[in-house]
Amino acid sequence: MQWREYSTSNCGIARGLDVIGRPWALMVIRELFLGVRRFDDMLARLGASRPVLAARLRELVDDGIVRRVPYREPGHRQRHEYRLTDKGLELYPILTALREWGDRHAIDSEPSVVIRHRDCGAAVSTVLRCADGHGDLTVRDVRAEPGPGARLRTA
Amino acid sequence: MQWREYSTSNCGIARGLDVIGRPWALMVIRELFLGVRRFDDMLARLGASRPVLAARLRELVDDGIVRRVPYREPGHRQRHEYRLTDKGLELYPILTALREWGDRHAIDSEPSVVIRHRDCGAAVSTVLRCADGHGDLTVRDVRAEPGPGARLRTA
DNA sequence: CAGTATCCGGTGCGATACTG
DNA sequence: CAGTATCGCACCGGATACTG
Repeated sequence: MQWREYSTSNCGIARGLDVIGRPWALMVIRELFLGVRRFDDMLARLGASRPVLAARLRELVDDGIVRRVPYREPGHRQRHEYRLTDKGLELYPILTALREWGDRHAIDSEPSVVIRHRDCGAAVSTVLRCADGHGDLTVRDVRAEPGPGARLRTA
Repeated sequence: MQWREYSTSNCGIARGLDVIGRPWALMVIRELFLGVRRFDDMLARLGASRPVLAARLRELVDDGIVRRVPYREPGHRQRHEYRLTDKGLELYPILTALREWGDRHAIDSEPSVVIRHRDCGAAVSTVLRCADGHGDLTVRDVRAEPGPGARLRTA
């Protein structure tokens, strides 16, 4: 397959990175998956600056990844916490695959977080599977081809 | 689970992003997975500037994701092409999960690339699976807990 | 506690030109 | 074809201070 004359403009990877590829974005999303929902809690764990965290959260809300949810603790005035939308929850495989790779190749010690099946406690991982159920695939078992939305390069 | 007092320094996601989180890095890796291996071919498809592409490739080589492979075409002098190392090939689930999400949520048209099982031609996707084989899981079926390398926050 | 406003410094990036 | 060298700008991000 030669890709030279195909456009890369409507690539899901590129467009996905427009949304979650900014600095701190995936870190914020990781926090939300871990259940950290308050601004100052994220701030302390992330180490990002206030304006940057605020900007990322606002962008993620604009992109439909995160929603602001009002809440009120007794004796305090109303505040907001942040939660993932369904669209945001679907980012989980990306996070998991990235964590898996990073734990294996990019950290020196043991993993700091493990993901387990809620029911049985066994470790959870991401696998490649074909729609016909042919077990676990590796990159060598697959091929890429132009999809229905493929466009030719104009320039 | 409360994560407030746990450190985020040895997180696989954070450390993984140190390597593949830079602008253009995943785009370069996408090209390599598609089989685009020559500098100027990537340059034309990516739209990045020469210095940036050169810098990313050098960093990816330094990080063990990419290797430079010498080749010679008849009548030309020796040149180099770029290929993924095994460590780089293991990034495939991340790319696939990101493509899946981006194709579903971040592009307007149909997907520009589809991934198929080489043997049967069926579509390939990433799924979450527990080590005990309990089928496909969603984020609601899993829980995160501190791993063996978890550290308490010092500050 | 949860942000916003402002300023300022570094640097990453593209444009361009040059070299093997 | 495959880079490297140089330059200048834009922008991003941290620090700080202020507000609801």
